[in-house]
Amino acid sequence: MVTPYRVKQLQMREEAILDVAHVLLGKYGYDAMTMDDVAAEVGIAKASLYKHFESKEKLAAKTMVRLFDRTVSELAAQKAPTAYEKLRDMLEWALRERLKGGIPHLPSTSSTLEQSLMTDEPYLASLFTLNAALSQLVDQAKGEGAIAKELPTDYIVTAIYARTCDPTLEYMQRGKTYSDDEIVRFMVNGFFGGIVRAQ
Amino acid sequence: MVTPYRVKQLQMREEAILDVAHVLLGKYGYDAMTMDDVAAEVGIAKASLYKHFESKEKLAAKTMVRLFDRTVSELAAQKAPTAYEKLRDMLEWALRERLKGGIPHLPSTSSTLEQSLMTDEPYLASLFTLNAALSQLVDQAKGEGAIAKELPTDYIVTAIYARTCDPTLEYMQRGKTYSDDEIVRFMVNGFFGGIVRAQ
DNA sequence: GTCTATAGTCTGATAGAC
DNA sequence: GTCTATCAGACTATAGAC
Repeated sequence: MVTPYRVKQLQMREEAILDVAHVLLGKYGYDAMTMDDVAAEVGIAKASLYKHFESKEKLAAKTMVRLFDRTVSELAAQKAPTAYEKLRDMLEWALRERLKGGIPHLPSTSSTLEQSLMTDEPYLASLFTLNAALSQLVDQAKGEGAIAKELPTDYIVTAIYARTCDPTLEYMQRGKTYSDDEIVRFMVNGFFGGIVRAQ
Repeated sequence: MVTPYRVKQLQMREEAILDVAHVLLGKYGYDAMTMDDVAAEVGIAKASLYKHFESKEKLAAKTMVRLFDRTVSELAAQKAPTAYEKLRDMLEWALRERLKGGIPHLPSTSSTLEQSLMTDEPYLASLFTLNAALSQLVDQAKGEGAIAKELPTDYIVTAIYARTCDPTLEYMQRGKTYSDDEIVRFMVNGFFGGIVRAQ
């Protein structure tokens, strides 16, 4: 018989580590985040950190996997009637997560991380699942006549990911001129409707 | 009488350093670019590098200043009749520069760099000039009725900058599925017209 | 060549589960 | 009381600014 207490403790600690990594990656980015930071913030020794994740890269990869899995769940939970509205709601959700300090969906801030992710199986699998779900929604929205067929689906999917690491978000937030709601509105409307004419 | 030869040599070397920094910053980003890389690529000793630029941050700042100044010149040279078309042409130019390996207009890939730039006077001055020119064009385009008045000018200006560091560009380019012309078209049309309906 | 930062390792002490 | 996980922190190795 196993001791579920120990196991549960370990799981909780792993969650805590991932929570901290999520915040710190969002705040500082991969390169500027140190493993000492993470350990200190969680309140554990660095050696314990390495009991859970064999490297900084694996920790970041796992954090991304959790984000992708959450995003897939979020997509599945969408109640909007059309694919177009689901996409809008999904982007709005992602932007609000980002405003709260979450990590972007693309590891665009670090080419070193990006390279190591490209060989991380769980990461690729999770990304693939999310990609499939998003591509399907975009194609559906095209079928509804809501989205321009001239733009390829893979371009649109990539562009949606890219919105979550769009520095416009931080610049607007830093400016303190606009509320979070306004920022999200500008970005969602700007992305779907463009900047030409009235919305 | 001064010795113009020596001076000219120095200026040429400084230009060469900035050219190399421009390419390497575009290729690897600030954090991943090393001063050893730069010195090696220019073909000079690292110590010589520090004769021209007292720090990596100053080198990056000067590279950005040169980019901003070039962008202002590019704006001034625009022949298009309307402000709206000038903005489109300017974005297209910036994206093509980026595709050729140039640096983005926002230092969004490195928060450490960003912080040091915020205290760099020449950088701020150059940025301010470019900002003023772009803001004026955007307001003009709003006056022409070409751009949605619902979106604040500072949001649009920031969003234009952000297009030049949009990772969508690299992802599309890496995919090899589309030509540079197609990628630029997707991004310019996507930005101005949005992704809704036909272009 | 020097110095700092940081990923990753190792050790001896300690606390708590059983 | 024993044992195992965890702790604090010293330590190594390396990279890179200067």
